[in-house]
Amino acid sequence: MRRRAPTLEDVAREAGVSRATVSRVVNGIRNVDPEIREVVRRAVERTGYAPNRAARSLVTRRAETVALVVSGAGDTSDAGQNAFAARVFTDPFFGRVVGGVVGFLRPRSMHPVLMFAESAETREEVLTYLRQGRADGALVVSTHADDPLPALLADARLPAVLFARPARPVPLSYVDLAHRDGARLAAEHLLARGCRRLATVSGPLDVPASQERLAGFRDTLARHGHAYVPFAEGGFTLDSGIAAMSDLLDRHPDTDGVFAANDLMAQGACQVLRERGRRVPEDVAVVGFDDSGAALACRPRLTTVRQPVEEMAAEMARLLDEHIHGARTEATSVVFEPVLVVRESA
Amino acid sequence: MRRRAPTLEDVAREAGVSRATVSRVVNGIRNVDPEIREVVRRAVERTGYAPNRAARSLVTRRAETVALVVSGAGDTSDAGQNAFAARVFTDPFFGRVVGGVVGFLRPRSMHPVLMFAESAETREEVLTYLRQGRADGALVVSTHADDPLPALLADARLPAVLFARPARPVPLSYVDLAHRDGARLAAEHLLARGCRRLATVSGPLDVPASQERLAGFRDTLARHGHAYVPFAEGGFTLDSGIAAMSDLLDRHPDTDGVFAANDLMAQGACQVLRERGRRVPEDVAVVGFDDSGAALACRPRLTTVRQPVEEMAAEMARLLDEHIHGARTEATSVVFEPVLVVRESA
DNA sequence: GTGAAAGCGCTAACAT
DNA sequence: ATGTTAGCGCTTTCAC
Repeated sequence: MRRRAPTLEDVAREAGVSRATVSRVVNGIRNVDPEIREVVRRAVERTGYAPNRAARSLVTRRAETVALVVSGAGDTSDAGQNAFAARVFTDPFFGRVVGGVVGFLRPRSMHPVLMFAESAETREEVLTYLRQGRADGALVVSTHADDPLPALLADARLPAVLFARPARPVPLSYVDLAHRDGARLAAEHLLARGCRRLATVSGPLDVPASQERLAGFRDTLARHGHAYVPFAEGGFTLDSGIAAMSDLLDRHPDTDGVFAANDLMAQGACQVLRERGRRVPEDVAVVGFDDSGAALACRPRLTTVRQPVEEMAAEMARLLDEHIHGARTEATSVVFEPVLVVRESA
Repeated sequence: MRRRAPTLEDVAREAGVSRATVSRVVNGIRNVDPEIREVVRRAVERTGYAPNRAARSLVTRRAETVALVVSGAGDTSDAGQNAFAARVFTDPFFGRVVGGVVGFLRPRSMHPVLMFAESAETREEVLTYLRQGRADGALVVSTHADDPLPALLADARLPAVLFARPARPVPLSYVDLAHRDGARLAAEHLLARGCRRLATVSGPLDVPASQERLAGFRDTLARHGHAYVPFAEGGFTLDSGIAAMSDLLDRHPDTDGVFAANDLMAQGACQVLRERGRRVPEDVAVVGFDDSGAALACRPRLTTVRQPVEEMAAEMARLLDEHIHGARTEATSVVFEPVLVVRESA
């Protein structure tokens, strides 16, 4: 059996001072005689003292924890929930989000609690979790446009920051990417390498990011005289990329350049093109979006629009931190600039 | 400004009963008059009461939270840490672990705290976190054989369960796979389809799982008269699979069947084979291991040894739960059986 | 600069 | 069956 963990009281006795003094030392508050501080330090060392967080949280009203919520729409069954979790974490995009968030949190010795919210029930769980004070705020990554969670969070006045602008306006801070600029980069690159019959595989069109990427691609081409740009809607998954590219190729067999709204779909597109006897990039050039792991796993390696996901995620965490500590009260947005990464596919 | 959250006291006043009674209702303890229970329920509803978890934890001495630790060896810099996090979450394997863990935890309204431990400092953080009672136990997934964390956890008598048997014996429970059986399945399948010049890309050989897979493959082939099996050591990454397969092909250009110790490396192997003019599976058959997302992303789709990672992860969580609640005191191990999934690559 | 003491909101033992 | 009460371990006035 593990014996009772040492408390402030124990350390105080050991050091021959009061609880209050030990507390001051532990929390690095000035007004403490350097000599006494040392004595206390040693006592802490000897006893192996670690402050009980529940007790501290009870008085400070702070958990020093944030929730990292991956949120969808709809009202999925439990089995669906597990599938959701698995699928989400299979997408290299989320790995980068986690990396960025952890990068910011760790130096502050905070750690994210992972939550999935795909049903009314699980959304309620997230709200309750925050209301119970188990986490001080939420970082939300939505996978669907009609995700109700952001609005719920805002209504409950719970601190939260979103990854990407929500489809419907909500008074919450968010970080985002200049998607139009990214799409423009892709278009210009394809034009510059001589492609003339361009097409695009878009993301789900109810998501603002997908709309922006599509609009940006079309606008740029329009400015170069391409009035009509064939496109097929995908769902940001490998399979949907395969389906969309097949469709596109059926309708426009002479396509010589493709812009896919993410790398996973670009990878799917490359597979279809090869199966249909096209060489990439010689016959058809392909540009992806994100610069995720898929861009490197793909053969040929993808030329893609890099989204600085880690930085964006870190910024999201920073904003939440400000909201939690009252350093920021108004909702704000931080928009990052994309960069074109040229590899072999275009 | 958000106003003070309602407390038990508030609900009690509202319902005209004592705090204790409200507490009983909230915690679903029997001895409560059904009538009163209803009154209290309504009061809870009206006030929007949510029990303060810090206060509860303080008295129950339980956080109802577990740490999900991804743990490596060595003593990496901060930058290295971030890269570590990103790489880990890019591996489809970990997505499945998270899915399985969350699947078990969620119905019990527990949520995992994500932690990375790749340096002495971060390992200490994990220990402190648990000692502070912020989490009741740890689920640890090691990426290296010489990971010191399991031993530290065991020494501190902190509840923990491992994914996979540790390289050096440690008195902690773990879940694992019958790796030898899996490798046997792969070998038999390759032999059955007529391959005669077999080779294998192993995982890092300091990891027990890699050793077992290699040994199982060799043993089975030996039993069929293949005294010598060329192999190259990989690191479970796509790149390492590419390097290993290139090496193998240089040394044994006539290879007609390959067993890779995970899907990512099998995917890399397929890429190399195609680039070197071999058709898969006609010229060279390839069998992977894991049945992760990579198996489906690969062209041709991989025939692979399925590891029931989600179930294993759920079992890991279940074991930890038992340890935490004292339902189990001795370390135990649960070993799962692999299954061959036949697709196009072999 | 240091200590005494009052809670933070909850559970659980005990009393009724 | 319900209420009273004593803490859980910590931070934080407020005296000294």
